[in-house]
Amino acid sequence: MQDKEISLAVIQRLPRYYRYLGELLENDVVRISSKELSERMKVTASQIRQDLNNFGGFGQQGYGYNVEYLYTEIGKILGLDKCYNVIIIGAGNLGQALANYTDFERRGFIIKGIFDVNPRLEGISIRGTEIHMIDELEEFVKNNTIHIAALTIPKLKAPAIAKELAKLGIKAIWNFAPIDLNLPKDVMVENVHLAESLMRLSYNLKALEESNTEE
Amino acid sequence: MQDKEISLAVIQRLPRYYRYLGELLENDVVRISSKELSERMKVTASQIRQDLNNFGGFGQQGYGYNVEYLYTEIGKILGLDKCYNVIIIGAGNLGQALANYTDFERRGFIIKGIFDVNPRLEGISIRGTEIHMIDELEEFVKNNTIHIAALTIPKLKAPAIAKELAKLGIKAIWNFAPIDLNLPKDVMVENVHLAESLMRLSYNLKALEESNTEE
DNA sequence: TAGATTGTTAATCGATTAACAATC
DNA sequence: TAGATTGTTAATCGATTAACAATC
Repeated sequence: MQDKEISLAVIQRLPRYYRYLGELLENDVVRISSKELSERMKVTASQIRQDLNNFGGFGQQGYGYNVEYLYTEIGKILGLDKCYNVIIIGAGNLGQALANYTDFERRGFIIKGIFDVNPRLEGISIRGTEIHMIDELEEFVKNNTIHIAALTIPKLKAPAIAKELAKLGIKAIWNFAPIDLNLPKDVMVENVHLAESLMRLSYNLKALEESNTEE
Repeated sequence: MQDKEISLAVIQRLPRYYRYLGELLENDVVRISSKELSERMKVTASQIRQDLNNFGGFGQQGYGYNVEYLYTEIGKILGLDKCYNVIIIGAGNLGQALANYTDFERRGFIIKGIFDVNPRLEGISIRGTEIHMIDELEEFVKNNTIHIAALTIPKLKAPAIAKELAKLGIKAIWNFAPIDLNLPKDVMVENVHLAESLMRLSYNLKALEESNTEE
């Protein structure tokens, strides 16, 4: 679709635009200018226009952007016009939390199966999705079209499972294990490192406290 | 401690350094050069040295860095040498998952209370931490020193609760609700937007598929 | 037409990388 | 001492912001 490589920074911001446009849409806002959106989002209007123009001209001079149209277009850019089949590896608390999160389904991410090593969980269903034993993983993936695997397993198990998933042809891994997965570069990995996020918060809290005592 | 403002990009990377150093420490590696660490982490050695030198000279020419020392120092920078008391607002799946995650405790984040609106959950304990009703929040925070509040509640409820927490003097919010909290700038907010993370993954997956069909 | 606001080019700013003198 | 590797300065690169002509 677009020519030049889109920078990581732009891609990082796209879902946030999508979220704001979704909220505007909910509030029946029909049009919005980059200036007004920039004020709401606390970014510059320039950045919004630059970002969007990576993908095409979605606005109109003198008018701004049609909220619904822009929302739909960004949705397409993010691939949200398609459905993706998801499996969750690891039916611990986090895996179950993901399985219970109905919002993902609304956006087209369909949970097809949940896998764990714990025999106690075998056969239990979460919102209609069955928990399978991990040794059924290979057959399951071969018999179903799976686009995305969410990894909510201990860090020591994650690299081996990820490697197996890659071998089975899964091209997208949503990794919650606190480790970097080294996979072929045609396998996309999106990390959610909660511990690192919490550390950033504690860094900022500490920096705040120090700046208070200094003055 | 340090003079000039540390850039956001550096702070983002610090926990990852900490994680790698922790792993090296577990593997009894005593010293490491920026070059070797850069190869493991897939960043440039220059960046590692620049990043670290924001906080001080932790290395030694001709030798490199002492792993244990550097690990400890980065821990201090991140505020991990102190303990923080945490409350979790929202005892849904995600809140319970956080409450069950023992790793946070190990790093000094102590969960002191969990709050919810659901009367069915009243009095139930998760790993020894009691679930309270949300109307007890104010008194609880006044009677306990709470440093961090994790918000795992629906997006519509998040802004009001966050505002209340700020008013009660809590200076750090770990926000899992898919909304931006507008709080006084002396309140630190760290967002974990899972839906946005998943969208980035689907963007990358889509981009990958398109690049495959093009060639 | 006049006003508004985009799309886009140019200028600025900041972050990353390269280079190397200092020094262990 | 010679070799290695840091800490730090300088060069490069990329991302952000500003400006404005195009145009609705």
